[in-house]
Formats: sequence, C-alpha cells, structure tokens
Amino acid sequence: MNEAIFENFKNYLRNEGLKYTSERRLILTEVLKRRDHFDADELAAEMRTEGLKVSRATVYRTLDILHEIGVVNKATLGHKHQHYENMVGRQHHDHLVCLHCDKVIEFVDEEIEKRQEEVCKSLGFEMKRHSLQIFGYCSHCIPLVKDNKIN
Amino acid sequence: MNEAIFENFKNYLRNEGLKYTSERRLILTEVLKRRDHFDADELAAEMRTEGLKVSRATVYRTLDILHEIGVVNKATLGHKHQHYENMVGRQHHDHLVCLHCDKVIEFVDEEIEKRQEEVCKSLGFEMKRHSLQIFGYCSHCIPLVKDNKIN
DNA sequence: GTTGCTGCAAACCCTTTGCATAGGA
DNA sequence: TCCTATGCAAAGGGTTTGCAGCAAC
Repeated sequence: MNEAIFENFKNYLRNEGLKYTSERRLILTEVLKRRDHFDADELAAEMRTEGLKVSRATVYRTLDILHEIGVVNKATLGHKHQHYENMVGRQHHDHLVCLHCDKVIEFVDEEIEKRQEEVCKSLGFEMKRHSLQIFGYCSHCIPLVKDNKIN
Repeated sequence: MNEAIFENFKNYLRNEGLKYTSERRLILTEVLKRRDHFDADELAAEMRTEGLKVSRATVYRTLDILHEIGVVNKATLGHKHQHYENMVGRQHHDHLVCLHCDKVIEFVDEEIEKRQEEVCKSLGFEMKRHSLQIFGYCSHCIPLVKDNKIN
C-alpha cells in the first residue's frame, strides 16, 4: 500500500525538476514507520543508529518537501523545535499536550472545526490552515502534579 | 487605574523574594502602552529609541515574570520568535493571522471554548492553557493574492 | 550588608546555508 | 553530460546564561 506514496513522491519530484534520490527514499521510509510526534534531529539520529547515513541537513530539506505534499504535518507543541507527524491515511486533528510527561493526545471535534470556518466566513478571512493546542495535565499526571505541588 | 497593576506587580515580587527594580517598572510601563502583538526585541528597541536603557536580557527576563502573573500573553504566530500581548483588562482570545500582510485579527468563540472544555473532560485532561491560530488571507489580501497567483 | 538584578557578551539550540563533491536523469 | 542533491561545517536568529559590578531591601 505504500508503493503509491513512493510513486506520488517520485512524480511530484519529477514534475518539480527534482531528483528521486536514495536519501529521500530512506527518509520517506523512516517517516512512514512513525506513528508519533518526532523532530528532525530525532529522525536523523534514529536513522544513524540503524546504520543509515543521512545528514541532518538532508533530513530537514526532505521533511520540508514531505510537508509540501502533505505526507507530514508540522506542529508546534510547546518546545523550541518543530514536531512532525506522518499524515498518511490520517485527517487533520488537534493536540492535547501534557506539561508533566510530554504525552501528546490527538483529538478531532467537528463542532470546533465548523465554528472556525464560521468565524472566518464572518470576517471575510480565507483559512489555509489552523492549529489548536491544549496544554495541561493528562489523567495519569494529575495526581502526580497534585502530590508534588508542582504546577 | 494602572496603579493597581504596579501594586500587584510589586506585591508579587515581594512574595517571591524578588526586587521591584526601576528596569522592571519601565518594562511594565512600556508593555501597558502596547495594544498590539510585539516581540521582546521590538520592545527593547523601542525603549532604546525612547532613551530608556534596558538590556535585551532584562526585557526577556521581565516578560517572563509578567507572563507568569498574567499581565502578558505569549503567542506563537507563525514566526520564529514569540509574540507577546498586553492582557490587562482583556480576556482570552484566539488569532487569525494573514499570511500575506501579517495582520493579526483577534476573535473569541464561546462555542469553541466550551467544546475544548468538553474534549478535556471526556479525556480526563486538566486544561491549563490553550491556543488556536488560524492562518490564511484577510479580506484585504484575498484579491491581491488571487491577482498575483501567490498562494 | 545581604541578596537578587543588570548588562554584556558568549553560549545555546534548532534550523538554514555555502560550497565542493557525488550522483540522478 | 548537466544540474540538482548531499554532507559538512559554519552561519543565522531568537533566547538564555555566567559573571562581575550594581542596586534593592
């Protein structure tokens, strides 16, 4: 089932006059394995431990391309760095981020999506993308935070 | 009316064992004048042109304190740097950001707020803060973008 | 007088870039 | 062969930090 994705990637690159290199294939392969929220450095490091020699710079450059074609999504989850996530076969969603354990929980709320469109419509604004992050404590960490008087 | 804010600031600092310095007063004064979305560097630069000598480091450090006590809000509006906004006398709100002219439009939608709370409740998540950004084109820029075939 | 604060410059961290070489098309 | 991609290391840009002198309390 992933062949189609590689095929699309190849076609996109060809149309743009870009090359379908082995590094790009390796990075796409790695991204498709992921089901979590990762950063570029992490992906590069993981590839290195697997013996795949791809530079950080190429990882960044390739993730940009994959973002353009919608294979990955970029998310700002409260850290200094960008997070990426594999979007193949997935829909837009928003994130809950635990301030204690860093867990990320995904959710979709159709009503929120609808209201966003209405807000834009009423203001004559053309929405291109949107992102909603909710920061707080997950059910596992709530008691820990209370006990430690951390907030 | 601002006296109360300075008084609160002073009390907060005292309770924390921190000092109510002239630099901190100057920065708070500057922040209270603002009605827009600014970054730390911008604020420092503006103060310098007004002849107020406060270092960038102190601006960053003080904005952090002001954020803790709710006088300023931090927002990630699609740039590399953080944006701050004066929150005195204001409620939480979300942002529409124009990708063409960088204009920021604020909005509040009670239904969205309510649904966020429901999502958290249903997942046993304790919300501390949230931020929603919608990126796109404002009514002024929509025709410009269409004409120039920019997207 | 004690202790936290400031300014400065350097350090940091993530990300981007310039350049020489490698490798798709 | 032509031209883009890669790897490396250096540059970038916003933000943070270590430290010596300074100012609150």
